[in-house]
Amino acid sequence: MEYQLNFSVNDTIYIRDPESSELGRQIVRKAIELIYEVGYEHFNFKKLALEVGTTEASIYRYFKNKHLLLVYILNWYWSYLEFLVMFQLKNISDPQLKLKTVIHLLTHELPENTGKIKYNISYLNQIVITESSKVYLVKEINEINQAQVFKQFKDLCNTIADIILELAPDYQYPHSLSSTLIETSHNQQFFSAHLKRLTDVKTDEDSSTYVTTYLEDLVFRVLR
Amino acid sequence: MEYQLNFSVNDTIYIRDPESSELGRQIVRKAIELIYEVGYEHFNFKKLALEVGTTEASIYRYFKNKHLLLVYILNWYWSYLEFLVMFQLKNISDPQLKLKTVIHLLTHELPENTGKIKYNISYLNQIVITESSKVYLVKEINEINQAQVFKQFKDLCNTIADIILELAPDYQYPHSLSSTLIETSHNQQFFSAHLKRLTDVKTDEDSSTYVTTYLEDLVFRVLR
DNA sequence: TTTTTTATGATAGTATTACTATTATTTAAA
DNA sequence: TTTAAATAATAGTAATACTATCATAAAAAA
Repeated sequence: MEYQLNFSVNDTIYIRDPESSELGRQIVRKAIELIYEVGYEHFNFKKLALEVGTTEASIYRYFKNKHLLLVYILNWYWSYLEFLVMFQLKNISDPQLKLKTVIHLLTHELPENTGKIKYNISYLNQIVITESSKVYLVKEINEINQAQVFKQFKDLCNTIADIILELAPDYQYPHSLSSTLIETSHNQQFFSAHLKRLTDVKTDEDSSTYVTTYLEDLVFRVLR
Repeated sequence: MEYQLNFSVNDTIYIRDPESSELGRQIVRKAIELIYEVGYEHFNFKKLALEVGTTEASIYRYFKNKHLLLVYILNWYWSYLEFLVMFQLKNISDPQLKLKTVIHLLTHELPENTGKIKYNISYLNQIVITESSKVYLVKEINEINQAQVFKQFKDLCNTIADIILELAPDYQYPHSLSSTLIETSHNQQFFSAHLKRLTDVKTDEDSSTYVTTYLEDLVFRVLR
């Protein structure tokens, strides 16, 4: 039995489904490399076309703009992360262990469970840390939210909120704690790598390990 | 006795000190209005010049680019916030009450203590919530950090970390908890206004009040 | 197999953005 | 009252974010 790794991404996000052609897949794959290398602000379709060996016009046939391409990439990531959460949790009954597993996934590079992962997970991880908030911190938030662009993220948030409630059925803020965990996992990873003084990471300490222990400590203090 | 409300902002941030002329002050004042209205991405020096009644070239004599103008605005905000924290805390000895005061400041529009505040505090507040992470989530983070661009933010983070340690001297992550509080205050305010399902805010509940109670609950569970 | 559709490539072009440079004019300081 | 500094006015460049057109290649339908 094989796991379905074509995590569906809402159609309002793309013009032509990039999964439907080799060019489409190359666009997404190279976009991940390029955004990782130059950052979202310096990333554009001209550079991407050069990398892919196609033209700007062809890329515009798949995505309306670079913002929606980033949304597409992040949604793929959130889908895959939720798949991994579901997969790793299915034989765990202890909600405390469930939460630890989730925190580990949130703070480490995602494992490539099968040979089927098309994208560079390590790059994706950095993109999620550095660029993910840029998809929602925009003036057009209400319009793009209506287009169900954040479904994957909300689904993941709900999944984690359910685990929180399993552990602490009376806790009043399961969704806020869940979204706080996700967002804090990103900004603490970013801070402990680039702005160490905003954290308590030791000079030689590994960033992922630090954030894992901080978040575990936080969550279990909150829910004890 | 008067309070010094010219919070100093590092010189590497501007070319000419905007506080040194009426044009400079207008540039900052109108920039705040414009960023509030159109959002950082749609904000540019051409539109700003039109609002101020000057030319693009003149604005470029004050700020190298819009990113550094945003940095300037945010640093003013962080300085003012730290001033308010210090001011409101000076007669409080109970660390628990101190922390509550800080959380209230983080989650509400800042008060205009004196008639001296030059900028629209309500707009500034929204800018901080929506745009502040964009100043550090950039590829150039390490270079701009060396230019001490984040001093004000780090100072505030340290101040809050000290209060955390007063309340819980053995807590291992005072700086991380402090930066988590600041960042979470922004994203939970944003989420409870625009992506409610990522929080547990009630339909008719006030966003600021909700985030205050959530963060107080969180912090005192962590530090009890 | 031929026709038709669809996808891509090649090329060009426009509007906007993010600047830089130059010169004239106004304002303030010496 | 001369000189210096700040600003306005104008122009221009390179890059970005697209849109449009047409030719060609590949795939699907007839």
